[in-house]
Amino acid sequence: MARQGVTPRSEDYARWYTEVVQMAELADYAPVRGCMIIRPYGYELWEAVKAGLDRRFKETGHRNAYFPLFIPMSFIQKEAEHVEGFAPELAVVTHGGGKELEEPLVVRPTSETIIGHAFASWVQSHRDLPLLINQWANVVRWEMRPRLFLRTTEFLWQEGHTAHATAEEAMEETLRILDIYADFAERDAAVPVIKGRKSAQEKFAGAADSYTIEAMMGNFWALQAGTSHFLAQNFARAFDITYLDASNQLEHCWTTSWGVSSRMVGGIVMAHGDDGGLRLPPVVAPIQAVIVPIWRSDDDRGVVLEAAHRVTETLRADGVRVHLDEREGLTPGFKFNDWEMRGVPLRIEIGPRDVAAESVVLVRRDRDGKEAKSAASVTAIEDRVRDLLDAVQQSLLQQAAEFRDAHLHEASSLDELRDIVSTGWALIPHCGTKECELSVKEETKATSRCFPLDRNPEWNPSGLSCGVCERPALGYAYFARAY
RNA sequence: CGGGGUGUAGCGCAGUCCGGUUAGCGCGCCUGCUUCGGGAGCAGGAGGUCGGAGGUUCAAAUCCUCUCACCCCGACCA
Repeated sequence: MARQGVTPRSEDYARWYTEVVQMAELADYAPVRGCMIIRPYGYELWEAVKAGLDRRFKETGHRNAYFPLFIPMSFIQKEAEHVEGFAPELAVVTHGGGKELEEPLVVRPTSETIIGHAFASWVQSHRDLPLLINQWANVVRWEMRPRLFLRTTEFLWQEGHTAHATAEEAMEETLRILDIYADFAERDAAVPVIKGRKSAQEKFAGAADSYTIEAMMGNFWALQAGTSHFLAQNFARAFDITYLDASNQLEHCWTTSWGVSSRMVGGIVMAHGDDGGLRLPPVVAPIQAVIVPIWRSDDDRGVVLEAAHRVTETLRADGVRVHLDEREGLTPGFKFNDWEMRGVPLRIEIGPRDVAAESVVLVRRDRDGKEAKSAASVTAIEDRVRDLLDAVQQSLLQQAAEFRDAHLHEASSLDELRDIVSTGWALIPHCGTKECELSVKEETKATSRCFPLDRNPEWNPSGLSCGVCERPALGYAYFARAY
């Protein structure tokens, strides 16, 4: 028999990823290179990411707004480092309404510039600060090597943009958002992350400092899952975002920007998936529990379906995202495999024996074999399901954290680093210079992911030198292969 | 943009070297019957401008030229 299902993850990780994304109906390739069609199941996963983040933003005083897709070319050029960083990946509109435009329009790669322009007119007084804005939008960055969700030419994201009176407040905001990202990743997506500061080489074009949450994927590669930037006064100067302080002095604002993209969906897939396909954390899973009815005879069929509908309604009323698989002509075995491939956290089997016993069989996706199965009475089924969903959520986080921790190692030389990054991340004292980092990449394919905050209580500690080039170290940095 | 590869039914492929009936196979799809607690069986059926354009030839999926798209590996990035 021909192999069914996806290529096992252990056999070919890259192939497994593209197959599982398509077979689980998260996304399809689009007719335009680098672009993707996000299908309902994938979009529902993105909507869960959105909901988790949006709630947290609003709880901390941010408000949503929407800024234009098109940005005047001259705006992009106002901040020197920004334009240098983004120029190679801009999509530019030169014609509109059948005529060549006076000034080309850039399809936004990010919105610091156009939002800076708006902020300049909105902020006059220290009483207007802080200004806390977020937008949910699509952006375009011309990509040479796309991968579904992880790197596409057009992608979905949120971008927060804030303006503050002082550097201290802006830095607090930058780190507050980093905490929000980490909290979302761990509690909702069950993806453990390392919070850290980006090197000069890896930071956002135009930022004074960039911070990141880095997650480990199943092939040990790192995924930058969210970034928060301290922009200092770089964009405030470029766009004249100024305010009068309490002593009537005209000052430039201090701004921040921060984003999480649809890449997070790819991160969830890669952090949790196994040989059989997806494994989704219940908090973000579009379908938390699927009910598979089983029958032999037509008599059984009616009775079983009736019971299945009752359980469906009970769970739905309790707020569980439950789906009853009533498809005809497919065996239960096929359905089991199908829903496992799609990552549904909990399966509920209901057959004639269960109906007779007023019970159901519950199977959790995060375990294998007999360990995964349990029986439960239909009375108070909702409590049992809730408990199990909580357990799966915790277990996926724990499995991911244990996997990651087992693959973090310390290095003190380039040779050790090279050895480690084939199966993990290497923590090494690092000078943080572009020159040194590029040489590491040249020799090992690994890049600096971040200077983890919890391993660097102080910067430029005395007596610590770079493990690669011997220059004074900025601190300890993780190096890894990265998406 | 450099290197490698692939375009034949919804998906996966054979056929291409060496041109020759009506272009096959598996899965999926449709209909019917039997099935159903871990990827069902039998029977019947639908579905193709062989990526596109030129050319060679009595004859092209097959040979030649050009072109387009996608995938994998490298240099940039959420």
